[in-house]
Order: sequence, then structure tokens, then C-alpha cells
Amino acid sequence: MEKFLDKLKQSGFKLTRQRTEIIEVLHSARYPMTVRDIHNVCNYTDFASVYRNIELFNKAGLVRKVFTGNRIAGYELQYDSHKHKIICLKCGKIKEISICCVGQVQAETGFNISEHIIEFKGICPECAD
Amino acid sequence: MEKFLDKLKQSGFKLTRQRTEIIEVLHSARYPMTVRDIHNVCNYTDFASVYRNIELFNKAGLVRKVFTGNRIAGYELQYDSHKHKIICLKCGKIKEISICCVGQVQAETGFNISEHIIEFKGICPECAD
DNA sequence: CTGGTTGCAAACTCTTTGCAATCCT
DNA sequence: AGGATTGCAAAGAGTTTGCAACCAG
Repeated sequence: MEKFLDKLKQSGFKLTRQRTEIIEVLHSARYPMTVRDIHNVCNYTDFASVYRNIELFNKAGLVRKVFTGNRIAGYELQYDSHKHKIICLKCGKIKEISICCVGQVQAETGFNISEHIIEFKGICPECAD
Repeated sequence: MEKFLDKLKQSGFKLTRQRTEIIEVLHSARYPMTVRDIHNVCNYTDFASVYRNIELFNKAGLVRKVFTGNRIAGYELQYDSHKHKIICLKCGKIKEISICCVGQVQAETGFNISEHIIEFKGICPECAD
């Protein structure tokens, strides 16, 4: 929790009441929260500010964007910034990707997910004829 | 290609010019297409109709909805309707889920993905205290 | 004190819906 | 012919932006 506030400060952003609260909400949330969810709790915080801050958190790497089936994005604190791999079957190159649907799965199944494996294989754009 | 048209018919829906065209577009597309993309090609087809049909295709299992990083959904034909697994570490129950981010990864990496592994482990809602 | 941040309001974009006209079967 | 489907128009919902007021450092 403080870890995130520190990270914000160290990135050169001010620690406002609104930001602290949004992070608190995300921290106590079990599932990815939508902007609407966040606004429901921090209801004196303007929608625009929620959007601006969430986007800022996302860029600062505090938060991960997750899509939960409908078109509304959810956000969750990024406790571990793990990466998955995609491997080219032709040249063998391995690339790391940050795409991960664990938040989405968590939201839809209700599972509290502790482990997951995600890996892709195919032909990379360079090797495609 | 005809496979999809047949499936539509067999589901009891009419085969209109608009539907055929949307399926053609999706079929020739390399990546998940947004509603806007589809409308750009089928530009005499109304936006509302694209939405209605794409949603119908989705429910009929012809098409898979994919989220590609921004808030706009993309759609791709569902050639193989595969499932992934989520396993409860307490009761051992295995559940199948249709969530899969392969389209998203394909769109973002440019890879032509031929294999992928996605699996989750955790505690299911019933086993959660 | 001062620049970053917020709230407000308005604009924008994506999506949905009602209804009359039209098209498949 | 007759019900499903379409196009149009308008409404709904989510997101972004400009600007003056405000607040953290």
C-alpha cells in the first residue's frame, strides 16, 4: 500500500487526497475496479480526475488495465509486474509481452488465482514471408 | 467461410447481404476487427446493423470478442472454439473458461500464433472461507 | 509561492434502441 | 405474404479536454 504511494512520489507526482483514496480503493478491492466503481466509493472525486489519475497510475506502472468481457475497462494494482512469453517457431526469438488475462479470469470465475501459465508460439512478423 | 454462413442459417437467421459481407470482412482480416473497421469496409451498412449482427454472431458462437488494449472491442471469427482450464487448489475442481487473450496478443505482437497454453490455479469461490 | 492537480462543463466517441421501410424465405 | 432485418435518428453511456480555482511541496 505505502509502496504504491512511494512509487508515485518517486515518479514526481504529488500525493493528493484523491490519489491516495483511489489507491486505497484499488488496494482493498478484490477484483479489477472500473472507473465507475472507483467513483462510487470516492464520490466527491470528479470522474475526470479518476480518469486522469488512473491513466497516470497505469503509465507509472502502478496499475494494470484489464478488460472484463464488456467494453468497460477495469483496473487493479500491479503487485507483481510479470511478463509472459511469445516464441517464434521459425527463428526461435523469444519476446516478452505484458498482456495477461488473469484479472479478467479472476473477475469472471470468482477464483482467487495464485498461479497461472500463459505462453504463445507462432511465426513472428519478421519471419512471415 | 461457407461454414459460417451455414452455421448462421442453421441457427435460424436470415442470410442478408450485410451479414454475408461482415463475415467476409472478418474472414479476410488478419487481426481482430473493430466495429469501425468493419463499417469502413461495409460502408453502406449502418453502424447499428454492424453492432446488431456482430453481437448476434457472438452469441451464435461464430465470432469471438477480443479486447486489444484500448476500450474498443475487436471481433474475429472463431475457427476453433477452444477452452482453457482453471483449477481449484483446494477441492481440485477443474472448470473450463472461454476467456482467451490470443487475439489480443496476435494483434499487439504481429505474430501469427499457432499454439498457446493458458492455465490458471487458485481457490474457487466455494472453497474460499 | 507556484506549478501540478482538481472540479466543472462541454465536447467526443462508442453503443443501444424505437420505429417505419425493406428484404429474405 | 409475413416476420426478420435494415437504416435512420435520437438517446445513453463512457471518456476526454479546456479552463479557472485550488492545493501540496
